[in-house]
Amino acid sequence: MRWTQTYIPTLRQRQTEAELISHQLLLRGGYIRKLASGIYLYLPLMQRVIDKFADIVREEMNAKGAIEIHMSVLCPAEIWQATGRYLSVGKEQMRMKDRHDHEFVMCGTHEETVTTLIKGEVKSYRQLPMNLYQIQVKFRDEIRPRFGLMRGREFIMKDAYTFDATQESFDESYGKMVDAYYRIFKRAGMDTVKVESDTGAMGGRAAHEFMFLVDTNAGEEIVLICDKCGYAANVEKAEFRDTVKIDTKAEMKAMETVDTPGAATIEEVTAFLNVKAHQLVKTLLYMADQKPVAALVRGDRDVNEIKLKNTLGAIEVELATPTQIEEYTGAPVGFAGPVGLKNVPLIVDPLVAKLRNFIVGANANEKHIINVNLDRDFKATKVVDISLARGGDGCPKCNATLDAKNAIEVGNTFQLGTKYSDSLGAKFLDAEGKEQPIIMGSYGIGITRTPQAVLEKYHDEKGIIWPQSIAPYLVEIIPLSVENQAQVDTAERLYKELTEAGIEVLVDDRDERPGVKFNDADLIGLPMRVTIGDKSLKQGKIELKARSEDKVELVDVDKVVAAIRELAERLN
RNA sequence: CGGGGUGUGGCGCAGUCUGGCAGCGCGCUUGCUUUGGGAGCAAGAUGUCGGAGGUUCAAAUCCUCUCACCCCGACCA
Repeated sequence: MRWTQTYIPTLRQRQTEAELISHQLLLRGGYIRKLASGIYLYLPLMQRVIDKFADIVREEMNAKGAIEIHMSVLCPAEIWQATGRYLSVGKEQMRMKDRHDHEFVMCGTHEETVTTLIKGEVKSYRQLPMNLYQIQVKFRDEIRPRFGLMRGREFIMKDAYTFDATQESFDESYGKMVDAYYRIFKRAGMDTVKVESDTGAMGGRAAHEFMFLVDTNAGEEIVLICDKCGYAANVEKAEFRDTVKIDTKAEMKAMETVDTPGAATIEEVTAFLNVKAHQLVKTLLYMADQKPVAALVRGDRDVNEIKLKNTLGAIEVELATPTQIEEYTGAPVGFAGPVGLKNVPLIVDPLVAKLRNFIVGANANEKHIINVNLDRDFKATKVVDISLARGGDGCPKCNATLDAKNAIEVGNTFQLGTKYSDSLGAKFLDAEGKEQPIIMGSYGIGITRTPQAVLEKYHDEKGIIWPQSIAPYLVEIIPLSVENQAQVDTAERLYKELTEAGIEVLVDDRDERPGVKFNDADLIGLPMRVTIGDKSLKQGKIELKARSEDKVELVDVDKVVAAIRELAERLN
């Protein structure tokens, strides 16, 4: 391709809207443009990157026996009502009516559609297992789109769905996808970690996320990892072993209400009463689907709202407002406590249950109660883990310590069980002639997000440094002056030769000064650069340079194809 | 939805407080010179100052309403 015949609008200046380096580079390099919040246009270079990555995904999916299809973006609302997700997914789903006033949803995922597709047609265990996938546009009306393609509202996703007759067969199907995922991300130049995750609105038995660990703030997720045994989980899901020394056998002392003037927060109360944070118990009032519930965690820990939501089986859980807190506790924020709290279920963390003689709010302004004990002074509605894990906590599986790391989620896999086949009636007859619901799995990869995530690692101060596998072109040819016929002829000749040899080339044939071309070349980040200038051309040579290296190799004009192949081999 | 911020030529911004010819840098066009890491000189083009309404002799500037975008939080199949 010739630069003057394609569209690569590079920008010199930093774009204020972009915070992440990867987002900045895509904008400046002329890869993407924003049309509206969270909605991006893919320019020619980006389109090629997407195609490259999508092809890797296709190859690996096909290698595992998955079959590519293409489903519709719109879906009749009834199907989503049938699975209950019409309600549980909520505002994130774009909804609309057609001219007949029929309601439709824009799919953010296709479990409903694909299940409807196969139900009634896949009727025998002999037709299973099956794996259908597509690479298609998704739309999710994210509450806050940000970071360019990392969290867009419209994006491209590869979504695959497996159908199995037995749990053993499902485990095998799931394993194949996990294996494919590791291979896909590896080929795109990233090492990923598979972590346990919450199933969220997807429902089902278990789920994993494929995380690309980053040092920057680009990580929207935090994962907890044990280097010793390999335990890895999303922070929402992570279990942990508490390492604070607690005297669980201490004798229960008499409960006593004390004045704590001006001390409402954990810091203030610990300072005022001269105690450690883990001797306090936080009582946080939540509204779970509009009903109040109190969550009790130890003073040094935070509530994991996902765990809380799951234990309650609620669709939405949010902290109560100060007004609601006063209404239910009779005290301002900071003085809620379990003792004497009426008409509010108490969800108690096991770490609280272990404590003796702890301190809680007294449900009265500027008062706390000390020497409180569970069961003697109040009853728990439920004792269940609702604490948020953090770096430094003990690993739940071994005696080592968990590390907290920033990560970008690039893929996920869900063990759906029979949630969708049950609700939509996707059943088959097993070998005994018995009707069974199909066991399903769902597997996503962010096709537009992943290449941007790759850039968080593959760049330097001058621009992008693509891994060869997903670079828009392998080589950029720069004739330094388009006024110089010998240079232009050589560029044309190499363009032809390389193209014929199956090497993808971009020729910067613009009438620009060398500095502009070099800087743009560094910015758009093709893996190799061929410079054609008078100095070396007089000796019948061109200059070959890898974007990732400083050194320049002089290559005979007749031997460029071989030299590029060799360099490609070495860089891989 | 709550909190904070920004909308001025293609891009980046000043001007707004204190109303008075709409500016700067980059880019763009033309010409000449230049040409191995974002050239120089000269001449030029480009704006409903996000939108609507109001105040005023006069509004980018003041007032009211509204829209969009960005950041923090809630959300994230």
